[in-house]
Amino acid sequence: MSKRTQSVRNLFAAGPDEAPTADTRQPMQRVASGAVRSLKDTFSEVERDYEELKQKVADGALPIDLDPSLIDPSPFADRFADQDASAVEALKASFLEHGQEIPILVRAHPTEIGRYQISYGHRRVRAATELGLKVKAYVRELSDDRLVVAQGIENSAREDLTFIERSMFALKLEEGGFERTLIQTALSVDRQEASKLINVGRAVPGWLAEAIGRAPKIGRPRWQELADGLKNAGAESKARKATTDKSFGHKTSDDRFIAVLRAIKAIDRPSAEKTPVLSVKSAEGTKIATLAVSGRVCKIEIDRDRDEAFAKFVMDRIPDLYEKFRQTEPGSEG
DNA sequence: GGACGTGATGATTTGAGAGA
DNA sequence: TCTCTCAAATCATCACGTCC
Repeated sequence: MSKRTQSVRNLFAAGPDEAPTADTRQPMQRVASGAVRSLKDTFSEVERDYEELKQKVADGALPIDLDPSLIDPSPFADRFADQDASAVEALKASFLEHGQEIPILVRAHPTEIGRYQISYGHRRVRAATELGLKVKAYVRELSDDRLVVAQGIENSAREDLTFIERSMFALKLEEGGFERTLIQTALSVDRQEASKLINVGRAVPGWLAEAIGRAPKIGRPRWQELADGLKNAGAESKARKATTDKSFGHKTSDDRFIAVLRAIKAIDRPSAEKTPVLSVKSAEGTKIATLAVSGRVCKIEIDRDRDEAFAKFVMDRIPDLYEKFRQTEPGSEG
C-alpha cells in the first residue's frame, strides 16, 4: 500500500469533521514558503481523493465493513434455511484462513433506517455472524427488480441452486408481481422453463418443499411428477403422513423426496410400487421368466444361457400378443 | 400477435452392472 | 480394480395450442 493511499485511508477513517479547518490553516498562508504551498497542494489532492472515495462507497463500488446483525435476508429468499450447513462450515474455514475474499451485495433497508437487505451473500453473512466477524459488503441503491436480478445472476454463476429452490424463488417473484421477463432474467432460463418452475412451485406446498429440502439430485421431471401426483384427492395428506414418519428426518433430502413421491403414487398405482418380482415356471418347475416392476418400467427377464432362443421366439410374437391384449382389455388403449 | 402453458424430443450426464 | 456398456435421469429446445 502506498503512503498516499495510507494517508487517504487514515483521513477517511478519521472522517471529514476531524480534518483541519480553513481557519486553523489561515496563519500558515501568511508564510508563503514553497514548502507550505506544496503542503497545500498535497492536502487538496487528499481532499479530492477523499471525496472520490466517499463517492465510490456511496455508489457501491467499494466494499465497507458491516455488522451482520444489521443485515436482513433478501425479501425474496432463494434457498432453504438450514439446508446448506456444510457450505457455511466451509465458508467459516475459508474466512479464518484467508478472510472474506468476496464481498456481499446489500441495499439500504427500504423501511428500517440503519439496516440493510441482502441481494446475495446469505451464507457469507451467516458464516461471519457465527464467527463474530464483520462482513464486507457493497452497499448499492437497488430497486426490487435489480435486487432479484443481481441475486439470480450471482446464483446462476455458481449454479448451486437445486430445481426446487429455483422453483420456489420463481414462485416468490411471480407472487411478488414481477414481470415474467424479469423472472426469466433472474433465473437465466427461457419462458418455458420459467413457466415450469412456477407451476411446480405452485403445486408443491411450501411446507412440503421445506420438509423435503434441497434434493440436489432431483430434477424437473421428478418434481413435475410429484406436482402432478399432488393434484389427486388425498395426496397431500398422504404426503404429510410420509413427512411425519420416524425415519423421515434421518433420510437425505433426495431420499425424503423419494419417500414422499412413493407415498403419493401409492394412491394412483397401489400395485406398482409394491409389486414383487413375479416368476413363471414350466410344468417341471423350472423358472422360465421373471417380471420386475420398478418406478417406470416393467422388465421381463429370461435366462440367456438356457433360453436365448425362447426369448427371441417371445419377441417375435409380442406384436400379436399386444393386439390380442388390446382387444381383451377395455382400458388398455388409453 | 404476443405471452404463456404443455408435451415431445434429442443431447448430455450419471450411475449401476457386467466382463476382462 | 478398471473399463465398457447401457439405462435412467436431466436439461435445453422445439412445436403447437390457448388465452387475452
